[in-house]
Amino acid sequence: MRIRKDGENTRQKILQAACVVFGEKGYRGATHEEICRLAHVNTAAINYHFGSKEALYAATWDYLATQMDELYPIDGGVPLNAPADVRLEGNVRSLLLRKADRGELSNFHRIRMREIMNPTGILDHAIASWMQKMRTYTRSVIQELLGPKATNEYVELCEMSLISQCFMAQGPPWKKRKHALWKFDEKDTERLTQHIVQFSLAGIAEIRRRLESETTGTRLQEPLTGDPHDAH
Amino acid sequence: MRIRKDGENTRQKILQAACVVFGEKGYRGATHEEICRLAHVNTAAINYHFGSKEALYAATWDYLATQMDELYPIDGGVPLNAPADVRLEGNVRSLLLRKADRGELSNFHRIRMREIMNPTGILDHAIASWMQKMRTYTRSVIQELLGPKATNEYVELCEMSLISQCFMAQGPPWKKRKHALWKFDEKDTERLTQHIVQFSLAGIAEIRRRLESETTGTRLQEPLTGDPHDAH
Amino acid sequence: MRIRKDGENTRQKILQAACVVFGEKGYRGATHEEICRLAHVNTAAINYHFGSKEALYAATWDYLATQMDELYPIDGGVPLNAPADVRLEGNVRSLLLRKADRGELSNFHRIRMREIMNPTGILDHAIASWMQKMRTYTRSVIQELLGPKATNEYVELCEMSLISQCFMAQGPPWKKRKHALWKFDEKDTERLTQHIVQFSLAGIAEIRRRLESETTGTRLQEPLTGDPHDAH
Amino acid sequence: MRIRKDGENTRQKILQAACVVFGEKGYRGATHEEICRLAHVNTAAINYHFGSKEALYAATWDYLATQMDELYPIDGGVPLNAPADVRLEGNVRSLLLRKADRGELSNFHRIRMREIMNPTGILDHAIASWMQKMRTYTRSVIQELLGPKATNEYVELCEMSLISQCFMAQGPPWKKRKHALWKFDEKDTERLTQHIVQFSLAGIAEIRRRLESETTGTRLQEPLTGDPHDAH
DNA sequence: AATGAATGAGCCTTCATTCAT
DNA sequence: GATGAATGAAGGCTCATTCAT
Repeated sequence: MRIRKDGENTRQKILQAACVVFGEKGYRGATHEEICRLAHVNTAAINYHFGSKEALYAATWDYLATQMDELYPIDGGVPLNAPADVRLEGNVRSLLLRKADRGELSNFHRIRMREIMNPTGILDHAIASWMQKMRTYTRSVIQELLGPKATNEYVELCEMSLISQCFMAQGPPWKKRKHALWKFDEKDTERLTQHIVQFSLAGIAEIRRRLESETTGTRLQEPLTGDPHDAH
Repeated sequence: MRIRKDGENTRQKILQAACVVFGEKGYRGATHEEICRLAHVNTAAINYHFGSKEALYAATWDYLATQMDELYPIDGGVPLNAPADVRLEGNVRSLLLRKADRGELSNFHRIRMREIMNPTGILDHAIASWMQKMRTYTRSVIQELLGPKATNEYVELCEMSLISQCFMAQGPPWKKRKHALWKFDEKDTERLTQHIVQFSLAGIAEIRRRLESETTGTRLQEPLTGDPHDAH
Repeated sequence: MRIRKDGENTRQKILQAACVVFGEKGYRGATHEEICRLAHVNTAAINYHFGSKEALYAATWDYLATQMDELYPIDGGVPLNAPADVRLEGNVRSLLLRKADRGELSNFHRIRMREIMNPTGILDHAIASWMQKMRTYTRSVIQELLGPKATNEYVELCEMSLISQCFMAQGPPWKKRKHALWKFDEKDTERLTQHIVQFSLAGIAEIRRRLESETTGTRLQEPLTGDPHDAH
Repeated sequence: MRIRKDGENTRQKILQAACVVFGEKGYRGATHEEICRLAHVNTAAINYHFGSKEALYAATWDYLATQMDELYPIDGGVPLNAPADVRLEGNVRSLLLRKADRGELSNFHRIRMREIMNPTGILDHAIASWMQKMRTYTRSVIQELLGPKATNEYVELCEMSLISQCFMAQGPPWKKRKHALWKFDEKDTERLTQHIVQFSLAGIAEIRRRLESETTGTRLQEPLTGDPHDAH
């Protein structure tokens, strides 16, 4: 019989408030007081329920990562036996939808990007293993698109080119985008998906072409000579 | 030999120490004490020479930005009348060399990325105007590569695709790269330059092809139909 | 018996200590450390309970002003329908008793006088409204004593003459009266009351006499009855 | 041969700046930097020329007190053999003119009043001896007005009544008079002089009347009975 | 004689954490 | 289980004073 208090409920309220405050202010900028004020709980509740600010931070990451993977599966819902370019599109769309989420999950990216740019050290392991899972899928798709001759180096380079665009496309995910690189937002997700897929498939195809001509005698690092547009 | 009592010398020492500490710890994480300990000056020296922590931060940005622009000009040394693809390569190389710098200037990116992810507000104006200059150059090159039919939207999408790769290629510039997305480092700069240029020129050419076929009746958002590999 | 953990108690202890320290050292001279040492609480307690030094200062003023008005009502206990000279005596006695208080309330005057001589700006509004209340009462009594012909200017001049004496009579309220103008102290309160009332009633009567002769043709700025230079 | 520096000149500039800053900000509120900025000298000059902030403060007092006594003699220019009421008027006018001065000397009162209300201890001796001189003159006049029967107590009471008015008449001497008690300013000096003299001569006369009737049987502390206006 | 540079002590404030209830 | 109160450590900043020139 619960008359006044409910441990899980309080825990949950703190977690939800922590997403917002950590997302907006970062780990250092967030204070117990602000989180607890937002959660309508006592300031001591964080240490009571989580033991420390660090532990709450780690719990917040898990809380968000779990939801993210459930809500936006990494394959974008495309079956494994679909053609590679369709799987690529599904993957790109999934990554962009994750960034486009305007709810609680939007804080996931803010926290992740901050950790990448300004690591606290607290989430090092969690983020590393989370990324591993994501990258494995993407690389398998790219490997297929590059063909059997692609070494790991080429896969990694193309993966970088693809993932970079998905990470940066919508810029830093805050409303007040003072340093916004581009003005794309959640409404442009489909447009961005198409662009990135088109751009990247062409890029990958070019790399593949070079890879395959390489073995037939053409040098790999073909220098720029004249306007490539003329070549086509 | 002056040991003490040399304003410019002390100022310089503080600036250099500030690069390191702001770069490693961020604005909030940096303390007067740590900066001054590293600079071998008194803790009050920051406020004496710069007036406040904020002013020191702004001075540090200027100090780094000035050096950066001098050392790695945005065009990579390629003259304005060179072909667009060569200018693109120069631009990409310049951006990658900036990130590859392992000296004092490496802190420039750390500070900039942190400001983008976790703005203090102190550098808002400085960073915005700095970025404006950089983007203007890149967009002019892309505009030329996309041809006269490219609207601003297309230019911006391709700019995003290109710049994203340059930003992310070498990952966050810390020695201990726990979150490193890719293992490329400063020794791979030329390799990365070639990859990004090849990949992106192909991507841009593809976007241009679609742009130009659009006017001849083909729909813009041409969906993926069949394996693009078949097309070649 | 509560030794710690009693918010009201701690708050009260801080307030009482603040009266003493602000009273003795002034706003700038008072430090958190000294106040908290006197109150036997932690240095951070001021900001915990009051938010800032300024807020504590304002709270201290309210704390003292409230007690003062309760303990020494401005009319000195004389009913409103008493003759004007009796009301004047009550008013004068009240003002002198306020200054004669040797307890916590003695700090009220120290703080007020300091604010007048060296305003912090923090109490501007509070002191202004507090004085307004006090002056309104005194002026109504003086207005009646001066008669219907007295303009505001005359009322104000006489108010000044009366209040000045009440303010200065006992000198600045410190134990170590290095700058004491007169040696009167709290034991002389009744003696001072009688003197000030006698002196001032005569002064007011003289002003009234001149006021009323003025309307009968005599010029306003009537010099000293018979030019004193001539008289002697 | 003085080429660049002139010890006396620098000293003088500091003194003049110190008057202003000590006058406006008080001892604690004044900083070396502000004073020296106003004097257009180096920050170290205060300690160089005066040894310490305290010594400068004392020197500032002497600098102002000397000028004050020269410019506004305590007797107001009235000869010693003039009638007592005329000497009183001269004394009152002198005191009011001192407060009405709008130049450098206006800081004299600010410093003096602050010392009285909020003593630093630095000027204790200087102020005490300065006041002694002033009071001696005033008391001799009052003694004569009160007649031979006046004891020291009566003289002191009347002196208090008179001096209080002169001290307070123009309120605290700052432009921004947030706590202004009365709105009189330097233009009202003559008007105030007349009022204070009229008011006080009547008050003194009343005290003298009571003094003299006291010896003829009437009790000293004649209580208030009925409206004193009727009595006249 | 004079000064720009430098310093150390001290202040107000913040905040994660602990404590008694 | 939960909380309001309390705390100590640390940070940014001010400023009178000292130092080397």
